Amino acid sequence: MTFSKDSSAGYLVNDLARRFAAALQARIKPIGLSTGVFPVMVQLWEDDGLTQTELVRRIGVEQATMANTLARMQRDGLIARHRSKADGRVQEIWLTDPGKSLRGPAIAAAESVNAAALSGLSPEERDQFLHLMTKIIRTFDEGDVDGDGAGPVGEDTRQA
Amino acid sequence: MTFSKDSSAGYLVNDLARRFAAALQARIKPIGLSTGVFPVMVQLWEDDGLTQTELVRRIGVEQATMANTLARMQRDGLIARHRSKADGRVQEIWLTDPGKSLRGPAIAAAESVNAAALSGLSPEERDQFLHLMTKIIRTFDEGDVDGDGAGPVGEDTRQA
DNA sequence: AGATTATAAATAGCAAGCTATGTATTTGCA
DNA sequence: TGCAAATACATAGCTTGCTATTTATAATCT
Repeated sequence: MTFSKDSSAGYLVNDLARRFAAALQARIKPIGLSTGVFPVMVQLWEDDGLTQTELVRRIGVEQATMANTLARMQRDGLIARHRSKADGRVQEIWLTDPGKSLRGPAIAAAESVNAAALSGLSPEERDQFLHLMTKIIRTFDEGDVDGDGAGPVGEDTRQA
Repeated sequence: MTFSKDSSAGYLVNDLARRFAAALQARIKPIGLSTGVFPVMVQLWEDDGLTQTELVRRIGVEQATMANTLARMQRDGLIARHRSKADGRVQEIWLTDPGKSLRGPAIAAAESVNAAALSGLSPEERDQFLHLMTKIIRTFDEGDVDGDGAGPVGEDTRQA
């Protein structure tokens, strides 16, 4: 019985993720960004002034991870945080001018990584690849993968 | 110009990797393993007594990462390290008896994660998915992705 | 043989993910 | 109205990855 890493989906996905991250890092580090920060910037370029909770919801990372990432972003002058007047618990996240200015080159960097990584595939294969990943993510979302064997049968761990 | 995360290969791969890791972690944590340790154990179950350098080569992680992972594994009683008689710089890594005993359940856990994650795909789609990932990894290995634009000479960094 | 170079591993320090817990503020209900 | 529950965020502490540097041992080259 041999567990071959080369035919294990989890192994390959992890390997690929590290490679994508390294390639992106190499291209955005020179402009002052990093992989953890990147998806947050993408959301803020789209909708500036979001709250931490909304960023967590959109990006799918844990709240504590987001809090730490935002702290580094503030330290590095990418964002400013302001308490909401309406709700004293809420922090509104606003891009600084330097943060705003990185949009063009950063997105170009990400697109060039994607293009280079998929350059060995035909257009049909690229579509397939994206489609298959989306499908697998949907399987995870249905809750059939997590836990140690017990699916969400009697228990619905979702919230309204 | 909108950078959509749902059609970015890098974004999806990263998302998937975190989901696979979480699912595996949930299943192997009860038996005392973790995601970083898992690939090292797989290699040692295959060939006990490997050196750190050889583990680094096989797993593709940085030497410093491996050194730290091995330190935790030793702390947790999974392995023992012995200086090589032949070469005083070398550490041989040997599984402890408890480490050896985890092979069956650990591999079963990993296979069950893979099966569950891919359960929404047809057998053909599963093959395609593995095949496409392997192909993309090969592209990375050819060096056309890394760096910040400078590929191996005759590069073609055009984007989609 | 002795100095230089190469190699194996360890250490320091950071990023980015996680769980668990703490703190402040707001909501909701008795 | 006032207190309990819920919510938003921060903090502590861990793993797993990275780069850069240090330490110890071997190998090589005059």
